[in-house]
Amino acid sequence: MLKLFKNNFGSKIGIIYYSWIKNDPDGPELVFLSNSKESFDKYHNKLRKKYGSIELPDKELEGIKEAVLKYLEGNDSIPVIKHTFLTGSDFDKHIWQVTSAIPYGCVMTYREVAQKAGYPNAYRAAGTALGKNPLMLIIGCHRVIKSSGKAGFFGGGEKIKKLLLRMESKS
DNA sequence: TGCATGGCGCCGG
DNA sequence: ACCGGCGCCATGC
Repeated sequence: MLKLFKNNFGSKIGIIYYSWIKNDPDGPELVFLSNSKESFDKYHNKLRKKYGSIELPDKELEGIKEAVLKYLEGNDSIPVIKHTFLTGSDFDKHIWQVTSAIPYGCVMTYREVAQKAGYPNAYRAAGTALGKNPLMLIIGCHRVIKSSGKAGFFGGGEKIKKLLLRMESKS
């Protein structure tokens, strides 16, 4: 049995749904965040399978709403928020880590991300791994684009990806 | 355990 | 600008 907490709040890119875990004595850690209710449900169903069952009562994680809303105002990256990965292979985590290191306002291609993670030919798999990114905005997969210069897919919607890139490039 | 399938890509024709 | 083949890793059966 895994015990998490969940909550949500409105933003200009839709309702943001998130969950977190209270990992004493290390303190609270963010587990999932997305503007898609569908991905939220999918993810927690996966956890349900993996852990047998989960508890998911409503409870706010202090500071997260402010951090995300401030980011969406522009001019500022989201401060590092403590998080933990309850899903994902080692490969996935490598890709997520490289992606989370892309600075505000910068972009990398899927190929570059794969390269930097140590898998120079796994650009296709890198895309798949980013598709499973549990922490939208915090792991900036919107900053990963195709070599052709096109935005590529985005779990939160391709329009949102473009909006975020535009917003970041203006500061 | 092993094989088939699929996914937010890349390149060449 | 579009398409098919390729390639890699993870997942499911």
